[in-house]
Amino acid sequence: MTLSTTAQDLIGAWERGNVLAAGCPSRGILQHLTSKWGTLVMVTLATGPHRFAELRRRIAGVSERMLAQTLQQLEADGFVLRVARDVVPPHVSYSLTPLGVEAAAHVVALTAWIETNLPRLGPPLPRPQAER
Amino acid sequence: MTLSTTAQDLIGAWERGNVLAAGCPSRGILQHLTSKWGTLVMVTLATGPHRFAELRRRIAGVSERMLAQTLQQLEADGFVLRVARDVVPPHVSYSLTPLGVEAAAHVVALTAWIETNLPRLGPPLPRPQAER
DNA sequence: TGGTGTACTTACAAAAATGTAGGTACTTAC
DNA sequence: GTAAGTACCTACATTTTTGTAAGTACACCA
Repeated sequence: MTLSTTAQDLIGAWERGNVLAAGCPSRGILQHLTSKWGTLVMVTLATGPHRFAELRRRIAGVSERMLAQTLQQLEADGFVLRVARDVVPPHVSYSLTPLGVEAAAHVVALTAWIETNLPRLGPPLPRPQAER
Repeated sequence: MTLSTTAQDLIGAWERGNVLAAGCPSRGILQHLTSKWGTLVMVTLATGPHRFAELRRRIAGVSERMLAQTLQQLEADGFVLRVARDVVPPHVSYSLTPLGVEAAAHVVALTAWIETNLPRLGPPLPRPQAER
C-alpha cells in the first residue's frame, strides 16, 4: 500500500513544492491562483494597476465580497500589492508585485490559449441533430 | 461605461473567447482546467498515459468519485483521451490529446513555477501601511 | 473461502465557495 | 435633499464542490 502521507507532510519542510503531495502548501497557492476569480484578477492586473471598483467593472460577474476576498488572498500570497490613500472618498490601488508579475504571466498564457482555441474546444458535435 | 453584458453574451457567438465576459464559454473550460483536481490530472497526464488506479495513487488525496468526474469533464472538453479495453479486469488508459498537450504545457508551467518559488511565497511581511 | 484488484456508479453528507443584502462614513453632483 | 460613488465588512442563504461509503461484476491468489 502506498502511503499518502510522506515525511515532508509531517515535518512541514518544503524546500521545493510538490503539488501531487497531499499536504504541500503549494496546493493552497495553486488554489488561490486558479480560483474562479483569482485567475481573472491576475489577468486583469497583468494589464496594469486598478482600483477596486474598476476591477469589479472589468471582471464581469464578481461580487464585491468575492473580489475583496480574492484580493486579500492574493495579497497574502505576495502576488498583489495594495496601496490605500487615506482620503475621504477611499482610494485604493491594486497592482502586481514582481512575484505577481511572474505568476500572472503563466495564468495569462493559459487564459489566452483558451481564448484563442475556444473554437477547437468542447464537444465537437453538440448535435443530437434530428437531421433527416 | 463598460456593459457587463455584451451582444456576444446574448447571441452566443464566440469566435475568440473572453474570460472577462460573464457568459463566455471559455470560463467553463478555464474552470475545468483550474479545478482542484483538473490541474493535477493534467500535470500527471503530461508525464504520459496512466490508468485510472494509477492516477489515483499518484495524485495524493483524490477520491475515486472526483477523479472519475474530473476525467469525464476533461474528456468532454477534448483534453483527455479515454481508451478502454473490454477485458475481464477492466483496463482503461487515459492520455492527453494533442489539444490536451498544448493546454497541459501551460498548467505545468504554472505549477512548476509555484513549486520552485514556494520559499518566496506566503506572507513575509506582517502588515503594510496606509499611505498619505 | 476469503481477500484483493479493476474501473467505475450511485446515494447521501459535509465542507467550501460563492451570492445577496445591508451597513459604514463620508463627498460630490444634481 | 436625494442619489450616486468610494472601498470595504458582516450576517445569512444558496450553490457548488468535494468526500464517504457502498455496490457492481468478474478474476486471480492462497
